[in-house]
Parts: sequence; C-alpha cells; structure tokens
Amino acid sequence: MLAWLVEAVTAADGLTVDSTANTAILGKALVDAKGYDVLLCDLGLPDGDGIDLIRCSARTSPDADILVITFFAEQRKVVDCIRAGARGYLLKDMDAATCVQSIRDIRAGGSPISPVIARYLLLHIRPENIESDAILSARELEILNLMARGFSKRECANMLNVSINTISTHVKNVYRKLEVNSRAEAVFEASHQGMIT
Amino acid sequence: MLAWLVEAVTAADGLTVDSTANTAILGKALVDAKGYDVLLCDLGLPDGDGIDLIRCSARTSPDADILVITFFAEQRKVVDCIRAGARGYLLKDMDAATCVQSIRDIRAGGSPISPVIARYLLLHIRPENIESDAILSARELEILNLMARGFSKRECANMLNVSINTISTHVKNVYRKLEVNSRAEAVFEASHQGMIT
DNA sequence: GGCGCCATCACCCGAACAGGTGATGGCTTC
DNA sequence: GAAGCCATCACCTGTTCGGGTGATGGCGCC
Repeated sequence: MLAWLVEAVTAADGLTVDSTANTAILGKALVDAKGYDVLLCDLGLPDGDGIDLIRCSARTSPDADILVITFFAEQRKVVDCIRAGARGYLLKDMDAATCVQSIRDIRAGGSPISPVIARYLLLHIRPENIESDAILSARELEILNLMARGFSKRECANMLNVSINTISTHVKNVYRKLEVNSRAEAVFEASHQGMIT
Repeated sequence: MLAWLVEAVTAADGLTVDSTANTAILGKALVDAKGYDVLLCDLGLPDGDGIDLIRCSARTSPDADILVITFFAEQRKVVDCIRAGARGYLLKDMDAATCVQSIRDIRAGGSPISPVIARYLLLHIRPENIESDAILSARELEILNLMARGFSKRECANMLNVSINTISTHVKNVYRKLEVNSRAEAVFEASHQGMIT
C-alpha cells in the first residue's frame, strides 16, 4: 500500500514524496522534523494510534495539511480524526488519480472526503427541527440567552428594565414550550437545537 | 447546464432522468409528484430558493437522496442545505464522470461532497480543545450530564446512590473548574465545549 | 369583534440552590 | 511520605427558583 502510494505521488507532476514511515514511532520522528506540506496518514499503524500523529502534526506544523488514508470507516474514528486536525479523509479504495487529485485539492484549501466518510460528517450537522423551530418569541430567546450566560432573574430584569415578575413569566413560558422544567434543561435543549450560540 | 446534466446522466448505465424543471415552481410540482430516487437540485433558481425545494423533498420523500449541484459555495448556504436535508453537495465544476459517480455514491448511502464544500463542513466539527479538555472528572461529567437533563440534586443523588451533599460538592467543583456560577451557565459552557451531548 | 399570542406586572409558597467550612479515606505522583 | 486530586458526607445560611393564579394592554388574524 505504501509503495503503491509513493509510486502514484511520485509520478504526479509537481508532487514529491519527502519521507515515509510504516510505524507510528518513525512517523512521529518525521512529524517532529517538520518541513512537509502534506501529511498522508494511515490509522492502523502497528505500534500506535495514527490519531496521535495527527494531533502532534496539527500542533507542530499547523500549516501542513493532514490527509487520512485508511481502511477504517467507523464514525467514531472519523470524527476523532477531524477533531484532531485532519483536513481530508480517504478510504483505501480509490485509484491513483483520485489520490493525487485529493492532494492537490487539500493543498488548494479544500477537504477531499470519500462519500462514505462524508455521510458520517453530515450526521454531525444538526438537521432542522421542523416542529420546534422558532417557537420561542424574541423576548423569550433574549432572556434564555442571558440565562445561559449565568445571569439570574433579577439581573436579567435590571438589564432589560422590566420587573423580575416579567422575567419569571417569560422563563415559565420557555419551559412550557421546550417541555422542560429547569433552567439547565432549557439551556441544554436550546443549545442542542441551535437556538442559542 | 441542465441539458449537459441530462445528457451525462442519460448516457450512464442504469440511470435515467425522470423529469426536469428549470424553475422552483416547476420543481415543486415534481417533488409533489414523488416517485424519484435522487433529486438533483440547483440553488440559484430564478423564482425561489432551492433550499425550500430540498426541505419539501426531505419531508415528502424521505427515502430519496438529495444532491445539490450549484455554483454557490457560501458556507451559510452549504450548511443550510445540509440542515434542510441534502445528502450531497457538488460544485458546478466537475466533469460528467464525477457527476455520475456521485449519483451512484449517494444511492449507495454515501455523501459525495466537493472538497471546497467539505472544508466548510469540517469547520462545523468542533476541534479538540487542547487546554480545557477533560478537566472535569468522570463523576463530575456524569452529574453535569444529569443536570442538563433536568434532574435535581436530590434526583441525581438517588440515581447515583450517594448523598445529596456529595452531589453538591461535585457541582461546586464543576462551577469552579468551568469558572461559572450557575447551573445554566455550566450546562451552556459544557455544551459549547462538547463535553456533554 | 372575538381569539390567540405577546409582553408586562403582582403575590404566594415550598423546594431547591449557591456558597461557605470542615472532614474522611483512597489513589496517584513526585 | 507529603502533596494533590478524587469521591464521599455533614451542616449551615440566605437567596433563588419553580409553579400556581390572576391581571392588563397591545397587536395581528380571520
């Protein structure tokens, strides 16, 4: 696999292979040495997790693009890699042309991602909530936001120049609409549904 | 563009073009008629927003795959489309082969996404927070999660089979670590940092 | 013109909460 | 073996919150 990859990249116009490693320890040494533009990284290394390598590279060489090329397609691993700093994720079933094109894409600021992998990422984008969308009034949302920032009812009342009783009423209505019965739960729900940021 | 697309799809083995529309109103009629497997949708329609079409299709034909093919590459639009129900997003700069392959991919459960677009989605995945990661103990996190679900201290105490005083102590420590001083703020912060889901 | 929703305010009560102080034992880490 | 963190528990105080009931005026919609 490594040999195949090196051949494909070397054959491509304008791309050169700087160094290669087939273990996590050797890879770590290459990352520490810096000086690369793109890091192609597998996850299933024999002596360690490739994610650590990604994390390390993201810290020491933030300008380098990290492209994961692996067999693994578990949702958990995919998201972990992205969170660790990977900017592309290819499955080991693409052809040489796709691979080379992906390296060019990632260097151009894009994020080449195999369709199967991309589906996992899409699941992380919160879908629109058809029913419970914008059911809170502007005032209620405003107050809920203040609450999320830790302000008490009395503080909210002062900030909005209304009575604390008014705040209480609004809060109660928020609870009713979100079907919750505590401030923490309301903030949690609202945060989940993207109402507050 | 539409003609080019129809030609490419028709020429592909196993794919047929059911119907086409060049306005949002005509598109709406096709969506209402149902019976399609894949909806290729542009965003820049002359008489309406393509996102409404996506939203409508996602509701009436949830099993159909929606693939956005458009010039637009604004982050806002991209995320809105995904949230509305799109499962793929291609820029209008790919060749016929890529387009056809993408339709096959999306039908196979994948999500073909142009690299430029995918980068926007990656920005929506919360990166690892190197500093403030795992500063909460497992127990504290557990209790914070229960709190976010609306359970009171007493309820938490019963569920975890400990004293309510213990819960109080944990909660206080959470406040100290997150530098907050209310339950709502703690939940908000934790939710923001991805500690609770 | 009524119905619904919004925003505003008032009063009440019992429960919960924040914040403080203090204590114990266990478990790593240096 | 001392220091640090964790998990556990206790008691106290004043404040806040949740929930209930009730009221007013404004605005838009059919």
